[in-house]
Amino acid sequence: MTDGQKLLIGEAARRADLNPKTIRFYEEIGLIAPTGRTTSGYRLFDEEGVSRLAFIRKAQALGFTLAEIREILALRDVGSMPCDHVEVKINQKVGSIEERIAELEQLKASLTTLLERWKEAEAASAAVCPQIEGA
Amino acid sequence: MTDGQKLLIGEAARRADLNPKTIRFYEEIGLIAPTGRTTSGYRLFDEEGVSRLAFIRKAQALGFTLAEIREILALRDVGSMPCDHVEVKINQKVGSIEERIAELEQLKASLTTLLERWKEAEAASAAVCPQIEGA
DNA sequence: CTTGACCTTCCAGTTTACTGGAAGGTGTAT
DNA sequence: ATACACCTTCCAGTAAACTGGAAGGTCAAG
Repeated sequence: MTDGQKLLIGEAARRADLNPKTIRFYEEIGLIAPTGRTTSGYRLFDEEGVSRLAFIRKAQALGFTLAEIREILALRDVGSMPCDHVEVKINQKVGSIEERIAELEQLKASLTTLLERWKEAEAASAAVCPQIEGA
Repeated sequence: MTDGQKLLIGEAARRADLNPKTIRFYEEIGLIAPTGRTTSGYRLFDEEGVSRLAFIRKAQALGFTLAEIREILALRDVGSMPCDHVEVKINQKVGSIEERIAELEQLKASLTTLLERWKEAEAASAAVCPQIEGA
């Protein structure tokens, strides 16, 4: 069954840190292309497929929806001709990513400021920890 | 009905760029505290409430789940004593935000690289835009 | 030649985060 | 007084992204 260096769905799932069910689901919605099968119908994945899956996983963790990820992948998939349309799209994506980074920086700053303000208050009056709702 | 400078749900929704329904939903799941009512039962919101709502809106756009936002708000809500527990939590949040920023930078870099690679290819061979699947 | 860990499809259920609609009360404007 | 845009609760439905389970085929090992 060793079909070159292709992986079955379980191994692909392990490498991309996804559930096999999720991979089938991604295929169903066309996020990943049908990848080839063994004669007995088992899906086969190569390194490219696994890295695509891993990319999806990672982008998701960054808060992108599958629809957004689909768009980004589509950009990556446009062979080799960038034409203006694609260039504009990529620049838009980059722009929105930059915005996102800026807002995360802001959020980070607000948390750090919060902590600093507290630390000052603490320095002024030593006190005990009040109740904390279960995190 | 002008109850000081309090707003009805519709106006609060407009200012926080949310649907009134969504605000009621947030109250239902305890993301925002019950905010006071008119004698006739209309919810009232002050600037603090609106900014909390706007914060939720923004954090969501950054890809945080309501569960994560709940945690962040809880940190903000811990009156004035930071105690180690809360400090650790804030530092964890800041850490995960930094990670997220780093990964976004990476994603941005990979898109920029993609574009550059294309531009080089384009320079080498002038060509027409091939088909593009509907974005 | 059977056990066990894979794989397949299909279909239904879950979680998260809303969103819509009905039925009815409120408040100001004409 | 009646229209109109608000507001209320309650309950049901939706979309996105899985996730579980049944029923059954496949393959290497013992």
